[in-house]
Amino acid sequence: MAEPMKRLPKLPVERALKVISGRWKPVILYHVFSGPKRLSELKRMMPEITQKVLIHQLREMEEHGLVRREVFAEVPARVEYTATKLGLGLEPILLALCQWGQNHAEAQGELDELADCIVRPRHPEVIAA
Amino acid sequence: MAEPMKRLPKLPVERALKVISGRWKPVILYHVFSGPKRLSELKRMMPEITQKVLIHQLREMEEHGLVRREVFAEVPARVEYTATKLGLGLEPILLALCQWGQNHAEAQGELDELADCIVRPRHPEVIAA
DNA sequence: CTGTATCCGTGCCGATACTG
DNA sequence: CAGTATCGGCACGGATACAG
Repeated sequence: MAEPMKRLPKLPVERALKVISGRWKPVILYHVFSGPKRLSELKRMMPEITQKVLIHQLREMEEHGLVRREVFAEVPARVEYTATKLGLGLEPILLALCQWGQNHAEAQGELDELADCIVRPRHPEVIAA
Repeated sequence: MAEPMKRLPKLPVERALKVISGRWKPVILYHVFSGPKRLSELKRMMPEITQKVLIHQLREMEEHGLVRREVFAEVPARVEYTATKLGLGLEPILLALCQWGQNHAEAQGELDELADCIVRPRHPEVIAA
């Protein structure tokens, strides 16, 4: 029973934020940007996420046109999630957010040890040119 | 009793998102970007928001270093909220989000009448150059 | 492997009333 | 004018068990 399709906010900024904020969406997007991924792959890439939640986030992103879900008639069946054009348009923005986040962590979180995580550039690089 | 100071996420993207997502934060930022604002001014600019919530959001943004709160010893006392350098660094990003949001609305929300709202450019302008 | 169904804690945020 | 206190709804997301 498909839910009533929650309306997105009218204001563009809020709309965009609504669409990309979800506990795991940025990370999922990050992985999907590098090519089509199977559910099990994504699950393996994010050990901490629950399958239910992973699927739920994927469903929302699909509904919002960020990713495309494709089922291949094989045995056993294979399902791939791919970033759409619209979704790819978020890549530079997410990168910018990432850089700002690092910047912010250095400025604010004094001794805030940054996570040794994937979703950030190797070398900080100068942000404010 | 100051709350335990919730730790921000370790991943830069999530950190950034956490900091800017809040029902009214983008709008507040938008207004504050155009210069220092008093509480009552902000309240007037956003009739829909509750005072309690407005203050709460401002408090968080202050704690996260996005805005600075200044009290002037006058009679009656005056309080101004100003965007910090860190906060100003978000302006281009929010603009990008806004543009992406419009783009998204056109692509997705077919007949989604865009709000006749402040937080978006007058003329769409070409996004994908 | 890919999904669904259920239960439930927690945080956000709105409404309302009150204070210096 | 600027701010606090309290209450309550509701969406989000985590745990777990089950199914095609």
